[in-house]
Amino acid sequence: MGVAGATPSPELLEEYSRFFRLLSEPARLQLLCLLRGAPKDVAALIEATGFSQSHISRQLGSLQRAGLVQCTREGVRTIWQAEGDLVEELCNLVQSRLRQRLEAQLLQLNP
Amino acid sequence: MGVAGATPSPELLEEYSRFFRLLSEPARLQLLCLLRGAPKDVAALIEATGFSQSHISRQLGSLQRAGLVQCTREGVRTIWQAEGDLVEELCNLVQSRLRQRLEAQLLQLNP
DNA sequence: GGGTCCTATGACTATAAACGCATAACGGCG
DNA sequence: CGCCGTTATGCGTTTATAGTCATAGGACCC
Repeated sequence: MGVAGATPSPELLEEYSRFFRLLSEPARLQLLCLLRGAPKDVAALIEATGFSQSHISRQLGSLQRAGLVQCTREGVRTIWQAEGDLVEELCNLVQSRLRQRLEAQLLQLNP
Repeated sequence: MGVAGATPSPELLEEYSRFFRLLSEPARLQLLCLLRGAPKDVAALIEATGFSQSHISRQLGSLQRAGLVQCTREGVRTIWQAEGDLVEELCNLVQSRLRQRLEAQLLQLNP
């Protein structure tokens, strides 16, 4: 079996958890979903989410440092877009798990 | 293109983020990794992690409610084990992303 | 029943981070 | 240069939760 069951190093665990923490906030996840597909400027994100400008700016900064979004300056505006589809894949995996669990609970109730 | 680019509902975003929040703590991630493969009792988890018994019990409770671990009573002891390999898949995806980013940064430095 | 071991939980503190307000920094334009 | 529109950031408040200690709840054995 080799080292297949080995526990990752504390540093790697830290990296993983830092990444997952980015996705652990509905606000950031919403921003990622909004930027998936069509790029948007900050005004559109404020309009769509209702969050303050400062909050959105901060969250986009975090996501950018993690390489999940990128921005291009367009005049005085900053246009943001999601980079890659890792988050979508992760969400799809989680969604299938959630569905699976709900179906199991449903079967628990039916005769 | 249909609704492929639609933003998930707030409720679904909440569910996603709740799930990712479980993985956003090194302690819980470590427990999951330790329980991946061989089941263990709480004493072994205390020994391996250095956390207090109460903390481990709480975290295992959270993971159990999410269906990520399950337990079987063995006399007075409780034996825990990871359920499914969703977390492993998620970590593998994230790991490949981390590696990819580091390689890109490396190329940035080389001539 | 009492004693002992193992686990779950209430109470508490400490810390991290979400979120907004005010403002600084910066680019464009007259 | 001064003015204005857009984004970044210092600061304060508030909330969530990690982590511990003490203790309650249970299972086993006498």
